[in-house]
Amino acid sequence: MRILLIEDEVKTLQSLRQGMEEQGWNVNTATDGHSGLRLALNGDYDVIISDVTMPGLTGIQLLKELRSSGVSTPLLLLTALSDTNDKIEGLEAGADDYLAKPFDFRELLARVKALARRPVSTTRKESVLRYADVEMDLGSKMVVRNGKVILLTPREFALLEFFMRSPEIVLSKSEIAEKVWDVNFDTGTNVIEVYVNYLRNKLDKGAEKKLIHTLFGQGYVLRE
Amino acid sequence: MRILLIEDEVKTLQSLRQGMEEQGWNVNTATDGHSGLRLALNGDYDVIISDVTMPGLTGIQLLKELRSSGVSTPLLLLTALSDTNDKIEGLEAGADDYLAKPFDFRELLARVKALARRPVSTTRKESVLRYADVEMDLGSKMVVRNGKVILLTPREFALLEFFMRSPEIVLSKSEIAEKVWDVNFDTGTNVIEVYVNYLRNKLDKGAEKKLIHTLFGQGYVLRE
DNA sequence: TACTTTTGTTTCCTTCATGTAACAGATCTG
DNA sequence: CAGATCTGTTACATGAAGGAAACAAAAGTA
Repeated sequence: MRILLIEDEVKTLQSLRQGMEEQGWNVNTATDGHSGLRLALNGDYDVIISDVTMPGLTGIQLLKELRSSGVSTPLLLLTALSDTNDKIEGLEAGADDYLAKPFDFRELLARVKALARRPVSTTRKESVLRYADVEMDLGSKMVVRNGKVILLTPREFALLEFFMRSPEIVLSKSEIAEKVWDVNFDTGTNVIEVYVNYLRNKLDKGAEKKLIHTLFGQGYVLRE
Repeated sequence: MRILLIEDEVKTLQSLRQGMEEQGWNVNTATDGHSGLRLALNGDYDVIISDVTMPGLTGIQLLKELRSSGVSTPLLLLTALSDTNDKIEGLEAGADDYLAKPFDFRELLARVKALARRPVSTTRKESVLRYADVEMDLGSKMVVRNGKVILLTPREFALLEFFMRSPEIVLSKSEIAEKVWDVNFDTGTNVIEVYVNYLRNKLDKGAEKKLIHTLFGQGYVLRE
């Protein structure tokens, strides 16, 4: 579990960090809003815990910044008991949860766990590519053409994905080599031809319309 | 907005009802757990607000009953300030929020609004996961398939939980390592294979339909 | 402490994906 | 058309990935 903890009061910060590390969690910290925001934007956290009142950038501003940057990591706000207005504002800004100080540490743990438990499907963006009568589900790795399920190996899948993301565009072999094989194309191999062949066998064989076409000397296209 | 308010102390009940009706909300009430549960099961509410300590059926028991009946209406628990244990138990049983008495009425309004606003997927902090003929109770750590109780070790349970939260999505080993083992996948181990094997022995062995499938080179899926 | 359960490693074996090579066939150029 | 180049197809070696079992270590319990 990766946690980002943003809290300006160093003593509190340290004790929270320690407690969470004893849980085996991986904790990053920041002591002001700006550096917290920077970490939150770059890091890949399961949960962000942030104080509301901080110098520079409040927890609520930070939250708004994050959401408008498209980061949807669950965020738990820590507020001083008296700040009812803060709580209200925080919830309305889209905080996932908050906790009033002083709080019981076990309670913090329980809430963080609850936030982290949210399903992958809601955090992962919907991912189905479609072209012609081909459907490609990036989550379940399923490819369906004409009602039939087609099983692809990882490499075949990556190759088809590249085609599906650029349909009707001619893809040169060096582009394919770079995107799918992650290498600079060296002429000493014919892997691409071989894998295009594999794909054709699984995707186009027996179909009335071929989808993968060769452009001699130029590359391949996915096109009806 | 349709609200169900369950609270045994009549004075509190009346003042809360009045305040919410002034907001233009439609409020139903119950003064004990059993009648509250009956209303909750039948009515179609946006938010349920329930006291924890009540004669007959406590708020937490009510919550568990509701969730195991498949009702996922957001529920806000009202607890006495001191009952930290209640809070934790409540959250783990799938409460969506709680508020310690005495509270500021404006805060209650804000929280109720926040709950009503949440997308369905995030309010379902359900304590029972279901997929195919498998039922997984996160509270009692019980797994039932096809009427048979399956006992899992903590690690096996965590692994299955991860699968159950993302059914029909291919989970790579690095994702599994991160969520279930909380480590960055180092290739020097095959714990994941081993535990998948354990799970299969307990879950799929002797079942006519296997649920855990291997996608060679890609990961595992929970799928019928 | 001794015992049990849970967890993780090691080892061996099997299966499958990958890339190479060889060759056949297609396409282009002059 | 002829030669050169590019592409398609197949077979195969290799090694990576996965499965199963036994073993060792760690944690929990009486």
